[in-house]
Amino acid sequence: MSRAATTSDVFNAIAEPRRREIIGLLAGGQARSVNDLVEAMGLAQPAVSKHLGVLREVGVVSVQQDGQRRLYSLNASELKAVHDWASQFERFWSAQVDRIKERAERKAAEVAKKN
Amino acid sequence: MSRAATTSDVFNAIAEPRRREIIGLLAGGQARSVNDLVEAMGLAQPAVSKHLGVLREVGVVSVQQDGQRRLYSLNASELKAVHDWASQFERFWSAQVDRIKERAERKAAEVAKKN
DNA sequence: TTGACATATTCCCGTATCGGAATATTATTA
DNA sequence: TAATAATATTCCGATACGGGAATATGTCAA
Repeated sequence: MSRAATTSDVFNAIAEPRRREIIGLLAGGQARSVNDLVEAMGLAQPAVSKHLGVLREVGVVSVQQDGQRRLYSLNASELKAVHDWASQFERFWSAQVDRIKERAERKAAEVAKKN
Repeated sequence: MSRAATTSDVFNAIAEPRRREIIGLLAGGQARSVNDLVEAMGLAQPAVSKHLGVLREVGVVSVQQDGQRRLYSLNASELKAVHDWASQFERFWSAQVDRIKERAERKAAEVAKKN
């Protein structure tokens, strides 16, 4: 068996840096034309269109026709799955943060005691 | 240019479902041997070893020798990047949740008014 | 040392990737 | 209708993937 298709799920879709870049560009909330994205990314138009196709297929992005352009906008709710999955591990590093905070407080208390 | 290597960054590493499965199995916090994972996953040993190799390379997992076994444990802090990236879009769906909550409250108020 | 066990590595195959080039499609304007 | 602009699709080459089979490496125990 080979690698899972990029279009199979969100995790595969966002594995590609250029696609994360597109998502970032659309994170402002306003729709952008393909050419707009092409210029912003310095990538050829077909390449951008293909990335948009993948994002469209997994539902991360949606299109809206505007004359002879196509305006793409972010459908961020589709990224919730990724957030939820990652949140599962939040306790690991938040515990670390807590420990650091605790240590800092102890240190501050010691300094206060000295003076 | 070809596809980015799986080992290039965490996003690529977690794109593969089997690797997310491994991460899930190690999320309990205790280290697990390769054979343990092999049995839990129903996948051949070389395949599991290779996935572990990828996760090791990006730092999501670390090894500890234990006799003739190798115990793998999760290094969840490496997943923080994914969480942080996804958090950037949290406002999109939390706004949605707020709207749903608001509507529910309005409805509850109406019902209360009726009775 | 020899044998058994646990794990990693190599090689191979079928498949999918990404980007470039060329072309097709769709929408607008003259 | 013809020409032009915006975008999508197809084909290609180089590359990497994931899994299976076979093999190598490493570790212990007798």
